[in-house]
Amino acid sequence: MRLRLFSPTFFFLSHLRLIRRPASSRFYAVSAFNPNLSDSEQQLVNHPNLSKLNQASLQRFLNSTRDDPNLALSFLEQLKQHGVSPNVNAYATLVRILSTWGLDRKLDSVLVELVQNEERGFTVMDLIEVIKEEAEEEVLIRVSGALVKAYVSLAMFDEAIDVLFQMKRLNRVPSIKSCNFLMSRLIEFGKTGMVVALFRQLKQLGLCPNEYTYAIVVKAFCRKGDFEGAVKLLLESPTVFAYKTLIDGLCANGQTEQAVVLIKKLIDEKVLSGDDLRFAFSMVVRGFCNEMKTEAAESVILEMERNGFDPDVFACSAMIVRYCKDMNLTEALGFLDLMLGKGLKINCVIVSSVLQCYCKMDMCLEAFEKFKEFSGMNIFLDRVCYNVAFDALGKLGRVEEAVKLLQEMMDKGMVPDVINYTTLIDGYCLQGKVVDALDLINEMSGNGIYPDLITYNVLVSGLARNGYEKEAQEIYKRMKAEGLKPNAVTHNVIIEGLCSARKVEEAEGFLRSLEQKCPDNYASLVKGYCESGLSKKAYKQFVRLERPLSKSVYNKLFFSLCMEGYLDKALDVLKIMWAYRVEPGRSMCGKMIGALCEINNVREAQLLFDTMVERGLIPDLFTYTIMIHTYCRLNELQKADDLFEDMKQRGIKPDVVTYTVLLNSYQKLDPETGSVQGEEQKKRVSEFWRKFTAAGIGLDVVCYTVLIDRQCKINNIEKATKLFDRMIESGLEPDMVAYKTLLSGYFRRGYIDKAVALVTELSKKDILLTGHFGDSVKHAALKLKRLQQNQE
DNA sequence: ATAGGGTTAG
Repeated sequence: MRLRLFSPTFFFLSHLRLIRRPASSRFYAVSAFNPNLSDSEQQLVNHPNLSKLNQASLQRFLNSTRDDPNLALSFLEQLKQHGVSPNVNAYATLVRILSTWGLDRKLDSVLVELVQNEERGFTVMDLIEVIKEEAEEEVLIRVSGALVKAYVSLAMFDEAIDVLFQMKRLNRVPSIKSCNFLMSRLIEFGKTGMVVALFRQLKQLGLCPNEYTYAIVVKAFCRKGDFEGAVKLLLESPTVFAYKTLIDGLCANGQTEQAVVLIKKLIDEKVLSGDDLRFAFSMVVRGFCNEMKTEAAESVILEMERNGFDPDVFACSAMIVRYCKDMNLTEALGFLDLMLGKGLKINCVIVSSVLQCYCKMDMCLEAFEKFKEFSGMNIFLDRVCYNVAFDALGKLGRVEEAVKLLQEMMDKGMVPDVINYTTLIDGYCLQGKVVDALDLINEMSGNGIYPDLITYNVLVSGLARNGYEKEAQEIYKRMKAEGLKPNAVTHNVIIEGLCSARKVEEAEGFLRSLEQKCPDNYASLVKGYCESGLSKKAYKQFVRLERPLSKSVYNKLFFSLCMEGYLDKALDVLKIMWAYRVEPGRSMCGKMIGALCEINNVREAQLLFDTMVERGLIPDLFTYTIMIHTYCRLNELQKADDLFEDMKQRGIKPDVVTYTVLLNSYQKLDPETGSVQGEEQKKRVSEFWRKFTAAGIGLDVVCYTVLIDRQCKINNIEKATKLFDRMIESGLEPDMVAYKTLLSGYFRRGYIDKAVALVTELSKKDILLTGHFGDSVKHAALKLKRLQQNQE
């Protein structure tokens, strides 16, 4: 093949080479014409058998490519493909070419490969030596820096540090940039001690740390928790940059309070202002948020505003994420509005946090609605946001829509990950559509995304819960075959799942078959027994369990026992919890008190109530009201009164129910005579009524009914009628009890025409006269007829 | 600069 030097193609190529090209990925065929080679060499290069190329020719060829780094690279590539290991000189030439062309990224990758290749037949230092002898000073510095970088990116820190010292041996000063890079990565790997040690040796190396160096080392000190060291170092070179790093370090290491003190000082000294100050404030907000000091974070926001800064995206994001984690949706949404009002950009992290908050608060429908709202707001929603939407839809039993949403997500160019698939699989399982769940497993694998431990846990749980025992076992085997190690969750979900599918024996068998059992598995069996309505059996097993136990076991067992009517055992569970210092929580005690009250065991209820108070667990409004109600029912008015005062003193505001319960018992008639009690009672009733109205609580139907009943009983039918009308005027819809109360008042006192009117009114209403309600009205109408007939 | 998603946790 002869060279046609002036052929149009060649001209074009050589012309191109005059232009400094950025590193491109374009592959250059080695067979490109090269004017610097002899014919035989050119042929050698073109010939597939590159191994015949001797080092001298190779070197000559490489030298000839100095104007075309891409050609040099692809030549090297082809050599390697043909099993030829270029020697140190070849590498030196290549590296020099790349370096002078400023192709740093390519240089980096060549060196990474070189460092990884153990068959290279020369040391990395040999390469440095050759470059030192043959290349410009600048190239040497550049290459050594790149070498440090290469080692660092492979986490070979000792080797990287060695390069630095070798440079010193060669009387060269390595670039500060590569040192900074090395130290940054050391921090990422948690090797903060090495950073500090290295920094101390920098001067020995003849290096002059720049402000980045200081910042990095300050960061290292912070990571170590050595804030004193950080401050000491910072004072050597107190730049704003370093201060910002220190503030960041303090905030990221649980020392936000200290950061605040520092910031105040820096404001006074006029070191921090403008954007730097805003940055510092945002850091502090985030710090407090991470430390779960929400109020402190709020006050920093106010402080920011006092300093003339509107809270920015970072501060707002941190607040929203915090509030979402606290499940304080109101405040989270408040900040969201604030951001929207100020035109700050809402990002997908905020969106996913808010959506997730809705889900966690059992408001999946709202979560999905919000998702759609955000979708229409020109905010980029990533797969995390989509995932929360999948989850919400799945929990709403609308997994098909979730799958459609997955398609929408993919249409937008997003690639679903294992979590997306797992969420959808869970959605299918929740609806018992295990076949679809299994299909999805295949589909994801087909897309190169493989189920992980959690995916299998979800699947195996779904299979077990839906009674597919064999299939669950099969998947269990399959995951093990795929090298995934089932964990306690895997076993627990199978045990609990099988139980809730009423396959209790299978669950017991599975537990028995496990080689490695843990106490947790037995706890799951207890929960499983509860699930299948065997709370007595659960209790028996529970007593034998090792402690401590997770709260969920107590919870489940307790509520099952309550539901199945084993109150004594439920109470035992509660007492055991206390004995093991597991906080039963307000709702649990409340439930127990409610259950005891229901069977009129107010003594035991009171004991529990007192224990709650003793343990600092203040009973809620409901519990107080239940207790008061019970005392009223049992005619222990003094006790009811005492509790009423007690709750008010604790700042728990009685509601309309509490007042009604008490009012009802205050105005009770004399149980002996069935008539109105004395003046004293009248006084007490009106006194109580005064308190009631003073509390500014709106009356409800039940309360009106109680009042109407009272008026009927004391023969004040006019007032009863007025109350009834007022109830309707105030927008309340009387229920069956209200009608019945007034009607029976009319009957008893012989107000037949009023009764007729009321029944007529009632019949005009489009209320279906069925069930209890209908019966009683029909009963009233019949009675009415009879009465009218009698009168005639 | 930064934060967020999937299995038991009722």
